[in-house]
Amino acid sequence: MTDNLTLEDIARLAGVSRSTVSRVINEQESVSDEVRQRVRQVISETDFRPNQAARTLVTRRTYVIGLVIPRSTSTFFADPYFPRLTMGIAEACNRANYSLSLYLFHTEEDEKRLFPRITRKGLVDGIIIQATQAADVLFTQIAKSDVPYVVAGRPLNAPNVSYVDVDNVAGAHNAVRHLIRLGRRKIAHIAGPRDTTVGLDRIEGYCKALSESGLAIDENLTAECDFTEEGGYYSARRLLAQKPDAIFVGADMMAIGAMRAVREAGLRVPKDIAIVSFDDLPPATLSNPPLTTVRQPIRRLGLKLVETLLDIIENGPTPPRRVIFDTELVIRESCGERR
Amino acid sequence: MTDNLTLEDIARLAGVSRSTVSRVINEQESVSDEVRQRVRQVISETDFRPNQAARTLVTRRTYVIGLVIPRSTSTFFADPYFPRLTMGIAEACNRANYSLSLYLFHTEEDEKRLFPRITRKGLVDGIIIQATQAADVLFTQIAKSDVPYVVAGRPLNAPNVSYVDVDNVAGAHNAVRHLIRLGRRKIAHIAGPRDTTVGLDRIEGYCKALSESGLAIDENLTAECDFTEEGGYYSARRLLAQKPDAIFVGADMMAIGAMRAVREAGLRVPKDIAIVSFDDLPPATLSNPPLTTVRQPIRRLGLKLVETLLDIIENGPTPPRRVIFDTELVIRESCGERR
DNA sequence: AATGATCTTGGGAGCGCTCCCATTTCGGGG
DNA sequence: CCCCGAAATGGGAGCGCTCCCAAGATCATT
Repeated sequence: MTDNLTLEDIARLAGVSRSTVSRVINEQESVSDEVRQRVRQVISETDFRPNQAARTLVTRRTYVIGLVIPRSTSTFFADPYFPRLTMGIAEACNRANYSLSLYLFHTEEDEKRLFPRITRKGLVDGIIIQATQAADVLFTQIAKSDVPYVVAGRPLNAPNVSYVDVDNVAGAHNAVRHLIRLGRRKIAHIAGPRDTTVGLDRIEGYCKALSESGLAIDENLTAECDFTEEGGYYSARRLLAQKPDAIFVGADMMAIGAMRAVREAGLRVPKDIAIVSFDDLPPATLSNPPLTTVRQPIRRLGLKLVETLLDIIENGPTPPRRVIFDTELVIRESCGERR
Repeated sequence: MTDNLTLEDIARLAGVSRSTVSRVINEQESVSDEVRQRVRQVISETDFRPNQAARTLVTRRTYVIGLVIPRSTSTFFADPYFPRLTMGIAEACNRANYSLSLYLFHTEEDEKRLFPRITRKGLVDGIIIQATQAADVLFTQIAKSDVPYVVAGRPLNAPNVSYVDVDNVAGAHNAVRHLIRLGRRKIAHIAGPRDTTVGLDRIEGYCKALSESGLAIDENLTAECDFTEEGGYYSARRLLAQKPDAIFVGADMMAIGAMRAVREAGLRVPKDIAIVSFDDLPPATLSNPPLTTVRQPIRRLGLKLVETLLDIIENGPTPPRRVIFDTELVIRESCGERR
């Protein structure tokens, strides 16, 4: 068990040549049944495992894909979004017999030091990279290293790039329209950072719904913050001064924070203030009241990212692939009834 | 940029030999400053990256460690525990210049098919594996493949194995003692599965605290379930029939569920029923009321796991390393005041 | 000026695999 | 019974690197 067997050893034991053993392992046709069986026997008896590095050296394939999560990780993993996405990606990798390497960057220094390692040949066959403002620097590096890659979420300043995203504009639009339909007229928005497309797109959907219904867009009704519970809390406190009758919040975690602020102000959800948010992660069901929220198909996002990346690995990066998933408004209690 | 440079190419461009370039890259001493600089220049001009597979083939080191999360992943990533642990592990990997490969198994079939791949030579230098009942089968496999490994959490039936865990017995003991100190006398327990050491150890701590204080141990006051919010909810509903005045819950997520059940029964936390739980994950702060809970040093757990694994890789698996971290009771509102 | 000792450099060998081409084996038709 | 094409098998070359040993350069010492 502690030995270091090679193809040659197996060949000797089975009384055949190295090439034949290789053929058996790689399930190629032209091997007689009798020989194939004998070799298989020896392989299982010796518990032989071919050396992956040697294979990679000649085939130029590692069967590993990298998942890169740029800086601001701290925010990331506090949010259940990323674990979910990771699960979807891992599931697809398992299915395709790929390994998944996780690169969580904590600091800019991490990125500077580690990123070149990733794009080194022989480490990964391709990369899935999360779109963030911090990622923008990495895009140029990654592009020039010609490692195949695909972006999770729409990148901000990167044309000709393949990505998989959800339709944030339509999702937000739909959510706000729902609030309007229910009779709310002074709808505030707690937005994600404006230097992310997620933040921008949801603002766009929000504005679109307002103007379609002839409602004024008031700059003071939009607050911008990061995707944390804390951020939502403080943003809501600020917005409450404007006396809105509803808030469209750009993420579930922020909505949890916002509801805390509303409660502390002595107001009630949904009676005084209706709330609709985005994501539909577990906290949305558990909160009190449960959140009406725009569901993202996170698992499918993960699966599609892997599928797209493998396609790019196989067939090259042109033309850029773009996949946009639809969202679905899940109605619970935080938005209230029609007035 | 699209070329496939080798050491030999760099050597030619710099007017030196392959060996010298190798020395420069591996930061070995005996290279004159002038030559070193010239080679570095060429490397950065050409953006050369050495081929990792070729290196691995000769050095027998991949600089990759694998994180294996056995089946029941679905539970895992719904719980913020694993993302946190993963972050700690990733941080330590970054620091040590290792890559982290994530193996999330969803089904038993995954394990059967994928696990042999992982223990294949040339894929990882070592493995961190989460202790679960499902992991037990894997231990034997992993052990006989002689890939270095370390277990996260105390494994159930595995002597001579290295692991890193927190002191679950002491943590639970301390939590329950706190409830007793506050004047509670009929303390129920919602336990994790009895086929995990986490479940068992916390039960042990619970019983220990009761008997120390001369309180009877009533089987009907302990409910067992998985680590989910739902599980906590239904367990609490069952336990409420016994009219306890406190519940020690084996995990924050279950405590959230338990509080929901208590609320629905028209009782109040902590007035009617005091609650103390285990983990101190973000939901513990966000819940209403905030949870008194036993804090686990999850990040440190992750760092130590990597440190231990690297030690084993370097110096061999004997003697087995065992690290047990202390926990800390974080007092918030769910346990109430002294009666 | 010659001699070691030390520092620097070059090239061969080999890691374990896949791929290609050459060779052997086999079976059926003339 | 021989010949030829197809199927099965073997072995060389080479992937890009590290490691080792030998050779060349450099310098102080006698």
